[in-house]
Amino acid sequence: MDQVELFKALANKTRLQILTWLKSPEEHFPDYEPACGSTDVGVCVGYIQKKSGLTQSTISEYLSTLHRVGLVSATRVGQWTYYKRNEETIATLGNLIDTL
Amino acid sequence: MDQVELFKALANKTRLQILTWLKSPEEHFPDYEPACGSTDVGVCVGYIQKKSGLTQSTISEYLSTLHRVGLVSATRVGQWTYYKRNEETIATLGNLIDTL
DNA sequence: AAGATATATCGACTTTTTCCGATATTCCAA
DNA sequence: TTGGAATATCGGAAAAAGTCGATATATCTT
Repeated sequence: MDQVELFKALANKTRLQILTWLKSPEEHFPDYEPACGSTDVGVCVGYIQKKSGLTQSTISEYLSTLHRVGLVSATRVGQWTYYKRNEETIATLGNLIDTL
Repeated sequence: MDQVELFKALANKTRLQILTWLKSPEEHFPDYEPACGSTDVGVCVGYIQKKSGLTQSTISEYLSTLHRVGLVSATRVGQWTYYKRNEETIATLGNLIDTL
């Protein structure tokens, strides 16, 4: 786990927001439901994109960034990709801070 | 405390190194001593610069960045500026991660 | 007061990041 | 199997960050 890359991924307002949104999807995504909202695999790109106000390509890239450093997991189901927080990495990040 | 700015400051290899160097100055700065090394105000810019291998201006700016976000404290004594970890902010950062 | 030393700031250039629109890919449904 | 929907990828323009050398500022010494 590259510390610098991890911090870079977190050094962006929108990416940070996505991470907090994913903490309680029911709260942050109005029409979150088991269709594109699914049960527990996460939230699909479109929902996140709409909420962010940025373009589809930008959000897709941001999610890919978060995924690359392991902050979220990605699950493809049909035409949707569900993104979900990876609590394990986030916890590890906490420890990392301590070793800072 | 701006989260994004904090993460930006940490999203750089050299700045991260500086932070860890300052954790145990005696260990990381060979000729650390109460002259420019002082007792407990921190380590002067020159020492950090030499160890980093980057130019004086770059390191001065990096330290200023770390100081701006509160990760280090700066104490001017004579012609030297001593930089020291600000453990308080670093601890707060740990909590911040938890609220992520 | 003048020169030397430590640090800060400025201007420039290069690299990286941010974000976009357009296009490609994948999968579903009719 | 063709069209539509969701996502990914590509290419680019603009902004920000990295990094330097040169210069400015502050302080110490003589």
